Amino acid sequence: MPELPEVETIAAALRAAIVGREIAAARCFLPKLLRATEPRDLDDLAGTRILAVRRRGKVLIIEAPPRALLFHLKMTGRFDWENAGLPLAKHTHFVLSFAGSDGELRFRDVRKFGFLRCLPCGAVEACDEIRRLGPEPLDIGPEEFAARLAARKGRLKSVLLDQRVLAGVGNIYADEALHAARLHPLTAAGRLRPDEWGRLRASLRRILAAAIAAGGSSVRDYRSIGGEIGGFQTRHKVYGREGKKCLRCGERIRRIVVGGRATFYCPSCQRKKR
DNA sequence: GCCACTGTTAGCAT
DNA sequence: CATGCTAACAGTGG
Repeated sequence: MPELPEVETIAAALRAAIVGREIAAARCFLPKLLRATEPRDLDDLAGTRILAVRRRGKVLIIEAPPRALLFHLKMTGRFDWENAGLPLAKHTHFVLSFAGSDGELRFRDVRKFGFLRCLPCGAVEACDEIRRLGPEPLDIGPEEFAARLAARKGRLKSVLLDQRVLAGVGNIYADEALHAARLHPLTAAGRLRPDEWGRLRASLRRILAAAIAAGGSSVRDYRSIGGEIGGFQTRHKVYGREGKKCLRCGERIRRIVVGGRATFYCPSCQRKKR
């Protein structure tokens, strides 16, 4: 599932593959995938050159001035760099081909929850998908981190998953960060002490950075470009480890549901605050 | 075969 | 407003 480290990994791979190339054509086979974008808007991309590929939260941004392409992979979206002569894999919904290149970029999404949007480069920061995102967890300072999260009423797990509070944290890294910081997922966000906010921020940063360095976590569907799997799934301490021993204290990892999401934690290391 | 489960976000309900 | 629940969809595993 692409969260921040996975989207960052994909952005890096994409950067190497397409920056500097001139777009020959952009074709979409599933109009439902297009958000605030008319199929004919894609015609404007032909003849433009890829200037940059970047990430904001879990959103991937491809800049080809004067237009930009935004992608959200949701759970099962993925990219492949394929020879243009090969048949399209099942569930391929979008293709970007390039001038003077046998390779093309293909987007597929089994569950069709993902979306893409084509808009002017200058409108990216102000568009709905980007504007309502909170700060990047790797950029935010300690004071703002504590202030933003403490202002929330809900449970720590739900607060970490709220993209308006922090951008890019998903189910896996929320659980891993809470375990590293020894905080119970159901703890009310308003009840943490300053040192606990410090622990949580430090844990989250360390885990996200390590996951990026490892190329993300391939738990189920996530692959980087060309099917490459990540390496961080072998270092998960709680996610997906229900019933197994906590690697810190030996207690059995528990699975509960928080806000409709599977949540893994160690009942011994992560005590609930009243 | 059937059903529960998977994870993200929009949209609706509370 | 804030917080919580669920539909959107398709495939996998029990």
